[in-house]
Amino acid sequence: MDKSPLVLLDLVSRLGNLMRTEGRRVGQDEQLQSVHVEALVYLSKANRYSNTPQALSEYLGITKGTASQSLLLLDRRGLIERYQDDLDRRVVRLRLSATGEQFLYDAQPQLAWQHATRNISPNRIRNAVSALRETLTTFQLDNEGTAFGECAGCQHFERLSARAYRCGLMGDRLSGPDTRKICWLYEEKGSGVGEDE
Amino acid sequence: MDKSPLVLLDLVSRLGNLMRTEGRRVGQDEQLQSVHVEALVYLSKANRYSNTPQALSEYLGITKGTASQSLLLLDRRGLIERYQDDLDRRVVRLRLSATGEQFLYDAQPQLAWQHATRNISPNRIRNAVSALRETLTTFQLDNEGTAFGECAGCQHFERLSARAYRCGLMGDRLSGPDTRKICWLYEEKGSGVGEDE
DNA sequence: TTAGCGTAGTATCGAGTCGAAACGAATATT
DNA sequence: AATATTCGTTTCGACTCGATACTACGCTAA
Repeated sequence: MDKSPLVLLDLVSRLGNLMRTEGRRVGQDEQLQSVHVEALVYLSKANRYSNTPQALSEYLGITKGTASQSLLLLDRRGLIERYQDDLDRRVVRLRLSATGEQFLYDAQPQLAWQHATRNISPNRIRNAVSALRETLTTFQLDNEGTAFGECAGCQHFERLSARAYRCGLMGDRLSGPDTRKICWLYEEKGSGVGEDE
Repeated sequence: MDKSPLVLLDLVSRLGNLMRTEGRRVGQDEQLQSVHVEALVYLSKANRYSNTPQALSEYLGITKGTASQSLLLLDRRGLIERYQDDLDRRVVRLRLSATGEQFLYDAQPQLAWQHATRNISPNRIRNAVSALRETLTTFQLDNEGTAFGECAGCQHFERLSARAYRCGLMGDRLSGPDTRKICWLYEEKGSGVGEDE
């Protein structure tokens, strides 16, 4: 009976709470709540398939109704823009506005965290990342949650040539930067878990 | 420029959100929100110096006003008991009621997490714990937050004999189990960071 | 074509969170 | 004794959140 997993849970939970507090602090100039800041951060990292209310709500673990409310607020404040999808007119697409980009640039929501990890060697961080990533994947498999991930580990990812990529699921070409964004169609390659270089 | 710290942030943040969602799920039979569940878990682990609204609010990263509200609700539901401190009559002490204990026993808020970590070797978990603990400590030092910890690493901790312990700050004797609870008077031994046995 | 079903997003409701600020009571400090 | 500080509560308004109902669109198949 090893208690370490519970200690890890406690740490993740506490750090999560602190990050949320930090998010509140960061957003208070603009009268934003932490969820709003998290939403903006997500949108800054989501690829073209994943910039929808649906994907956002699954990423943040809130219901689509709540997500809709938050997006309404962010729209009113001019931090995001909403536009309809051409192919499926039910789908709403989201993007950061210039103001939204500027906000993230000024507020630097991740600064405090980067500071807090300054004394930890890159190697230890990579190990922790690997363990937590595996935990996340397992948790999501257990709960039928959406996976989210970058092209690098995705089974739909195809390399056409040195600099040309393609998503086998959607059939689109992808640029280099595209492949490093977050995608909610992500599916882990093979069934093995957590190989980090 | 290593991006690992940001990836780690993202993982912690997502896992934190998932744990909050899990907390909501666990509490919905009793009509509890995730914060309430977290509060109960905290109280089940807090030592005699740390079972106050103040300590709870700092632990959860919420204001004392909010904590007061949540505690009111938990009291109404009969999950906790509140009583006055003998020495300082401003201080309110908190304890789980029998119902509260039973709730935690039945609901097992940590079960999903334990499941999610089942494939990760104890060693990798301990490494992750060590890295995250250090991050937490640094973060708290940066933000003048309260540290929280167990006697084992605390500079006030004194061992009187094989089985008798003492808190040098408060001057009290401590039982064995006492020394393994969470204390908000915790102060890291020395100034070095993150020695894990 | 039309009917039926599923999906994306929105609207509304009520309970509750959350920070901010004001407040009261007990304790510390001077 | 007067003043300051600390612990906790109360109140306020904006917002979250899940649940539910609803609209609009797309898919499928008779």
